[in-house]
Amino acid sequence: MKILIVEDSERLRRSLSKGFSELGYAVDAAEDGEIGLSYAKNFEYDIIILDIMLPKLDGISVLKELKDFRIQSNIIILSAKDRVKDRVNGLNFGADDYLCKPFSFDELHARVLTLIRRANSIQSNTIVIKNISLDIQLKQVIFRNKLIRFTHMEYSIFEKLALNSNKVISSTRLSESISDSETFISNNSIEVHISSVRKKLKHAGVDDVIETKRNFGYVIIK
Amino acid sequence: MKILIVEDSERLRRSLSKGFSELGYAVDAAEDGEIGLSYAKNFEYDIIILDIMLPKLDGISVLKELKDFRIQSNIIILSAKDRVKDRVNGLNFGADDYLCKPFSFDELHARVLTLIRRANSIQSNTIVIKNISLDIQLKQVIFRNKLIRFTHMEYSIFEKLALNSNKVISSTRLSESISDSETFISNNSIEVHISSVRKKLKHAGVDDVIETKRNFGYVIIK
DNA sequence: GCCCAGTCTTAAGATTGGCTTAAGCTACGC
DNA sequence: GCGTAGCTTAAGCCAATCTTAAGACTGGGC
Repeated sequence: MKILIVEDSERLRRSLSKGFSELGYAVDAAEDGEIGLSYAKNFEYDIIILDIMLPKLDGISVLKELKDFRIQSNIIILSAKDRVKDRVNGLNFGADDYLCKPFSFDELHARVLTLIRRANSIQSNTIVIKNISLDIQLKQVIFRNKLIRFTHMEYSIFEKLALNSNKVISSTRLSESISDSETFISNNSIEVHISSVRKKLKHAGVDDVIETKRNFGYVIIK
Repeated sequence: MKILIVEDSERLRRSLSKGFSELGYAVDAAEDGEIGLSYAKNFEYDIIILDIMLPKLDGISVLKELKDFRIQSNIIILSAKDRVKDRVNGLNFGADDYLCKPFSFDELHARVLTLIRRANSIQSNTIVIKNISLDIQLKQVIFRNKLIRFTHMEYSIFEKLALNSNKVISSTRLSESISDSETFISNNSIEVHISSVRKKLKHAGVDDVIETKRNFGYVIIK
């Protein structure tokens, strides 16, 4: 699950990055509108958190461009408390949610989760695939009442495939979706993680969950 | 399903080629207008993605020639954002769709799918032939709620025949439509794949889907 | 600072699966 | 019946993928 934070206040940017990283999200952060826009265009984010007041290119302009570009990501607008106009603007231009500063991290996280649920058409924070249940909030995978201890990367890979069941995801897309844009993850590395996920699933008692589509990628058939 | 990409930027050309290949399309790519034109004239593409700004022979000229030549392929024009004139020109000269750079891959893919649906006169991404349903987006074949596991070549052959039901397709055309122009696939090889497709269909419970027209090719009678 | 545990990456060798080839078989059309 | 086109099976090849293990890295605890 990948988030882009576009926010000029270094303090806030850092604290949001840290917060979401610790929760297990892959996070990129940009300090102005231009950089933010180029990130958004070149990578795929589940959520974009976009401040309105930004140097170089303001939030509303970024939002417009993103919409022209038909970006898939859900967008949450941040703005100073009293600027009602921003709110109206933001939502008019296609933002998916809106939050006034100051806000609590938990509040933001709750909204992020809501949007993620909506984007993936799921009702609760838990999805079930082949009797394996996966909690996208707790980032936990449970099978037959037993927790499967995935590492962070293993979990992220499994989550991506689970949320996109029946769709083949290439190693490249997998690695992009689980890492920030600074980090390069080799195909080989993905293979090793996949191998490890399979081993843990098998050990827990489920086999043949993740299928390999030679030359294309991996898929979980629901 | 076969796509020709005519685009001079190596970066974009590569990334589009890779993207569509990973989705299971047969892809050819050309770096200038002349090469693009000669590919387009010598092979049969479902979709041609054509940049406007090209060395040697610009996109609009290529487009005109293709139309003079009465190419069947659907053509998507790519152009820099502000050049409204291009758009008008492109559509006037018979392009089927138009996309401004920069664009997201998903957006392009969506348009490709739309054109493919239109070209084959189908309403959704799923077509049904003799109770077998075929999803051209997911590249999956389902019969009686069960997924039939075709390899990539098997799927491509079946898809080609299904989209051209009641039309006899020769082995040669089959092999051309499932491979890029670098790759040669022998008749014998096609026969083996056909055999395998039939076997899998039979195993799933449908018989006599693909008929052989001796000396001419194969056909699925709807 | 240093160690330890847990995690991630790299690399090498083993394995697999898909594609092609080839050979023998079938059956169609004359 | 004969000849040829097409079918089927099996073997072999090769690249993609898997597995394992070793080494690098990281963060926490002392």
